[in-house]
Amino acid sequence: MTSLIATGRPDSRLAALLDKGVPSMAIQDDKSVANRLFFRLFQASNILQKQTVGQVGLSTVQWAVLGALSRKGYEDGISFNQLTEYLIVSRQNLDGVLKRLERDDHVKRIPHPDDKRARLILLTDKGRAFWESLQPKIHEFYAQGLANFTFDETVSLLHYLNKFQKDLEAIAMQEAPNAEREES
Amino acid sequence: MTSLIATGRPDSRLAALLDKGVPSMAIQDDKSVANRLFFRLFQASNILQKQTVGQVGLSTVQWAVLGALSRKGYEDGISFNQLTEYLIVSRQNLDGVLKRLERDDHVKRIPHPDDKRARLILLTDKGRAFWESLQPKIHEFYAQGLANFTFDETVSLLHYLNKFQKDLEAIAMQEAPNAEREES
DNA sequence: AAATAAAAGACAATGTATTGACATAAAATT
DNA sequence: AATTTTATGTCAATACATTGTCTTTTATTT
Repeated sequence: MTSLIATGRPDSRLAALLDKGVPSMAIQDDKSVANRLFFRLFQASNILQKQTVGQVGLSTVQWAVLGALSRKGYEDGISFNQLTEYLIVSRQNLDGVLKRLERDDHVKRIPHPDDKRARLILLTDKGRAFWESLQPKIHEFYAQGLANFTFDETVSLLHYLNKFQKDLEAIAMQEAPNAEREES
Repeated sequence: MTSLIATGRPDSRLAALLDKGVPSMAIQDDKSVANRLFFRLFQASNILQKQTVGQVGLSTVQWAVLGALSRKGYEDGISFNQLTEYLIVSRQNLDGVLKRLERDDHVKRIPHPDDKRARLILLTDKGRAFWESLQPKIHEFYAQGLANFTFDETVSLLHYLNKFQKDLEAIAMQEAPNAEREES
């Protein structure tokens, strides 16, 4: 019931699959390819988490937070809210991560000068030095993770991921419309 | 010190970047592209988590577990250990996830007939029915997430992710060799 | 056969991620 | 100006993920 083998698609697509090295037994239809793609992203993310901890010594969130704060132009901090949007993590999640980074004296939160509700997050001197000290490990990690990628292939993968992310992000927008009408 | 602008690379690579729609200001060197790729994977994974919960009503792990158990040929179960390897999650993590799925009566663990240490994991009838009932939502989710992808583009992204995962997985192998010599 | 080592998986502690709830401050409405 | 609504960040409860530890069983070595 759930496996439709033949869907009357032209052979060119099959040929493309075979060109890419996909085992012919695995080829069924669009749904199968989509399922494989989503599952592969799930697996790849799991490996990325494990290897980042193993090779760099940070969780992926911490790596992302420190990387975001160390960017040029953010020496005076970035607002908590902007940071959640940049990293695509919930406020509540970021709060916990920052708590632990503050405990280790790697980041600090200060009141926002223009908005008494808001906070600015920035690296401490210790945090900046720590981040700098990790750079060799991190670049070595990048290099190993892309060992068999040409420059052009890396750019292509990045391009597709950008595109995929945009599509994924757009989904939830559709069910917002009914948030407007409560009563007449 | 951390930003090397010119690296003497031929123009063809720059052209390739511009072809892909990468803003020219962002182009620096291989390290920058690698950093962007890893960060994009981090972001994409975060979005995938959120959207899976929102659209399907399951966490990504639960989606992956139920999907794995519902595969044809696994009606009689899969060993706990095989399942951790397939999903690329730790034994300890899977244990907790299975506990909650057992609590909801979606999966069960039974003793392995050939190995008294091991367990077989399988769907309950309720779990299988539940999974089947989710299929429309899931396929709709796949379709929306790949709304702007042609079939060939989807296959290309899948191909690159496969390749990237393989590179990432290979990293830790290098530091294993010293596990053999304790004493003479 | 006895001792040792290794594999399987369960438990505990901590970090990461989600939702729900709350207090405060800013913006919008009246 | 006073009220209502919205935005920002924090706290609490639960789920997910990692490392370390332990018990039981199997495999290996002697």
